Amino acid sequence: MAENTEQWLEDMLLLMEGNDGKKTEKQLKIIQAATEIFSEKGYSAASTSEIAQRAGVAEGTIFRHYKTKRDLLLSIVGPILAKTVAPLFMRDFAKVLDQPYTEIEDFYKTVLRDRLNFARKNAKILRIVIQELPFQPELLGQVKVLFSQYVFERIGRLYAHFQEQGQIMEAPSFRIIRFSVTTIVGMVLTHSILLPEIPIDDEEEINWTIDVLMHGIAKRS
Amino acid sequence: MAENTEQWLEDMLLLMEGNDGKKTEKQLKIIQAATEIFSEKGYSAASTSEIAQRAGVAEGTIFRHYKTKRDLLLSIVGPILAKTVAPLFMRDFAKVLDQPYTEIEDFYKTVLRDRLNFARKNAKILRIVIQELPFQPELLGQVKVLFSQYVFERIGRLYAHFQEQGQIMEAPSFRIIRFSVTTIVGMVLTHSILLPEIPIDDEEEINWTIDVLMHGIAKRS
Amino acid sequence: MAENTEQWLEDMLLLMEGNDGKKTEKQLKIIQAATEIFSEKGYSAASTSEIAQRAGVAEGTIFRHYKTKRDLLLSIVGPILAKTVAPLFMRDFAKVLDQPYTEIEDFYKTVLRDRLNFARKNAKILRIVIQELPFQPELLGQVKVLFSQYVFERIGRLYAHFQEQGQIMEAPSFRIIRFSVTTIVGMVLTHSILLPEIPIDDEEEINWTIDVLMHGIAKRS
Amino acid sequence: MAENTEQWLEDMLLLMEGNDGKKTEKQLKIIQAATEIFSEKGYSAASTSEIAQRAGVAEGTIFRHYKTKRDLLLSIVGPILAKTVAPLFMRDFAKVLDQPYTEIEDFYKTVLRDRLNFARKNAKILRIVIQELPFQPELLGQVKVLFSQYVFERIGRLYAHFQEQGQIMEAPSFRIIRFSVTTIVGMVLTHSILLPEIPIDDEEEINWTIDVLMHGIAKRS
DNA sequence: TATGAATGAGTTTTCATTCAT
DNA sequence: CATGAATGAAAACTCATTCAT
Repeated sequence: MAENTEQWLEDMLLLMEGNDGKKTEKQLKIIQAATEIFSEKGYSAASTSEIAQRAGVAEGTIFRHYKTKRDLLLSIVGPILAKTVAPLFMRDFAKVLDQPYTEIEDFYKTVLRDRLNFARKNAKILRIVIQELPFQPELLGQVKVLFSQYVFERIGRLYAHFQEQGQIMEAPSFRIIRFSVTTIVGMVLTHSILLPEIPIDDEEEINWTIDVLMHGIAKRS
Repeated sequence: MAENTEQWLEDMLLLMEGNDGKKTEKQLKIIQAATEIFSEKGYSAASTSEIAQRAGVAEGTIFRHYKTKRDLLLSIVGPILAKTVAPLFMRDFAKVLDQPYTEIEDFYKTVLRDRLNFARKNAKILRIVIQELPFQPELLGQVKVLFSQYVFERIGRLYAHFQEQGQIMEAPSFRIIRFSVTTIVGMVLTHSILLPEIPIDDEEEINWTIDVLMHGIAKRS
Repeated sequence: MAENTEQWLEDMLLLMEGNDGKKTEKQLKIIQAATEIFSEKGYSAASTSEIAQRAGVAEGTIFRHYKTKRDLLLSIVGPILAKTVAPLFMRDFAKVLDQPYTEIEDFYKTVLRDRLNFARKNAKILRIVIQELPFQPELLGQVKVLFSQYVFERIGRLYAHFQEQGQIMEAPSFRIIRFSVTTIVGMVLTHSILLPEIPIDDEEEINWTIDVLMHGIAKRS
Repeated sequence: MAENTEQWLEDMLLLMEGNDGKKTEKQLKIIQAATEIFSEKGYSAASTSEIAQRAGVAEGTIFRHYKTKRDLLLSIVGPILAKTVAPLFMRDFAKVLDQPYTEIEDFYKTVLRDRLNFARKNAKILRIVIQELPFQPELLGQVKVLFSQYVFERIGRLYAHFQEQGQIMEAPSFRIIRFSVTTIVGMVLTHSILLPEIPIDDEEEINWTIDVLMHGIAKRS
């Protein structure tokens, strides 16, 4: 199954990232300008001419590289989707299952730290994703499949494992997953997109968040 | 201060809801059609001609009632903002401060139940709000003020109260608020907008969520 | 011929002024508002809704009194055309022909004084006429006929008379008329519409203008 | 001061004419069509779609070259304003001050001839200018400044010069200027815009007009 | 490959006019 | 008579996309 997953990951990366390596300088400028403008005004309200202007290229140049405006959006949004989900399929992830309870905390702290940095580094693109996902049914479909099929399943097994060990409370795994994801996503979005200007001590905040999360779902004595 | 707050609430309701009662039949149809289409394709991608068509009125009729397309958006989104925040200013809210710890749980369950129903009833408008808020700086500003000035302050005082009583853990109130809001908002959005199709037993889910939330932030023995 | 002219004048007045007496208060307000707005922004750029607003009546009310926006224009512009030309047909005018040279000057001073006051009193309407005449072929036609047939002919006979008497220079009457009209119209427009803010001593200015005009076209010794 | 004036002229020409040389074929067609239609029905009543149609281009093409309909108007009207006033700043003009009285007549005949030809060649644009000037406050402001500051001052000095020499009558220079300008403008407009269909012998008409003008304002013996 | 002028369908908005109340 | 909501045709303007250079 590992191979299977890796294969899928490979495919996904290839498909979603597109020809990631062969980007000319102009293409990069276009992507950069489009990312900025899409995140500032939203996909629909952004005009290709403004993008061309900010990128310093002719309007026609955009359409030489991206057949349509929508293609341009996908070429920005696609890779991020892959990169967002990819870590969950890393081999290391699998190993966690065999670790004692305390290491779970460390693992989640690592994940949270990693996702927080990732979200900050890609704040603009994330905004685009959040804004446009609801209106791009295909993408949305992919994402839903991705999550329900892989993320949920994986985390589900993780929690089942710990429930068996009596380390976390008994509850339908869906609830626990929802709560955990909500907590982590809520923390990441708050400090990357909603209120990035609030200064925090990352380590402290991460530790506290995971600590509270773990206490919440801990086995009740 | 209660009067003061009530006054503010009154003002807000009057200002944001507009003349809510004097809506003609055509106006209602327009609002309804616009709400649907805005939530389906986003504000920018929605065309007034499509709205007119679905509302069964002439395009000119829209502009007789709403000077611009943006006015139409605001007349949909404005009232919801008021209604979203209003409950937090209800008199009952104040009383909670005097209650013993256990009643806090009940209160929060009530809030969560209420907000969940509200979100489900207004799912389409909520989607519009979430999508458009980032691109409507004025609205965003209002909302930020609203939250930082009223919501945060209120909840902050609430938690300070319980921290003094030794019922919840010591921590900067911002963190506790973030965690609580994240938990409640996450639960509401999950079951109203993200995955409304998943069937849940509301009472059970609410109870569980608040229970876990409370355990997470409880005073550590 | 006098009767003939008087008849024509009568007709013209009736036709152009419309039912001048039966104006309701609302009609007056409409005319007033329309006059202001037409003269401020031009006929085409003025909107009936703005007129209704400034007149303090409902939009529909305008169209109850004037079938179309154009009718409204004509009901403003028509009367002025009549009043502009009418004086030229007054009986007094005829008498001038029999007067000695010096009285001609007095007569022209009277005309100039009268037209100047008239233009000042009706500056707004005059502006409308000047602006719209070129685009209203029918009106323009009427006016051209009016002038070529009556004004020119009358003044032509006047000058012929004085040329015979050797009081003014020999020249095609068209030239003399053009020069005289140009001088008088130029003076009137300058001080009523173009530069009304410049303060002048009317009598002095009128005397000087006619004096110079007469010297210019006087019989060369 | 000559340099100063020349400088100003240079600036004015550059500013008002815009990049006159770099006009594509389509731009020329657009300008041509717009000029015709503006002069036929007035700026406000002219529609961009009709202009596009007559120019044989797509409507969008107009807006690629001129950001707004108003820009199109200004790009037609601006240059003419410059060209109308420019001649008055020519070096030759200055020399006239040193010439004997008779040459003044020649000079004015030259000016009148030149302006008459210019007006005929640009009759359509002139019509537009006359019609729209009152509704374009900025343009109107520029023109007023232009005239009061440059034209009036120049001609004023000219007449002061001849008054000192005892060649023309004593009178406030404003009056003499008003009369002269009125005479020349009246003659030009009559034969270029008002009644262009009337055939005249230009030289004869010009000579006669200047002759009469000069006699009118000559020193009274 | 890059350009940018040209396109035309589509957008938001205006407006003279009608008509039920 | 007066109103003002409703209309729909037309207005100014935008924009993704194409294509000759």
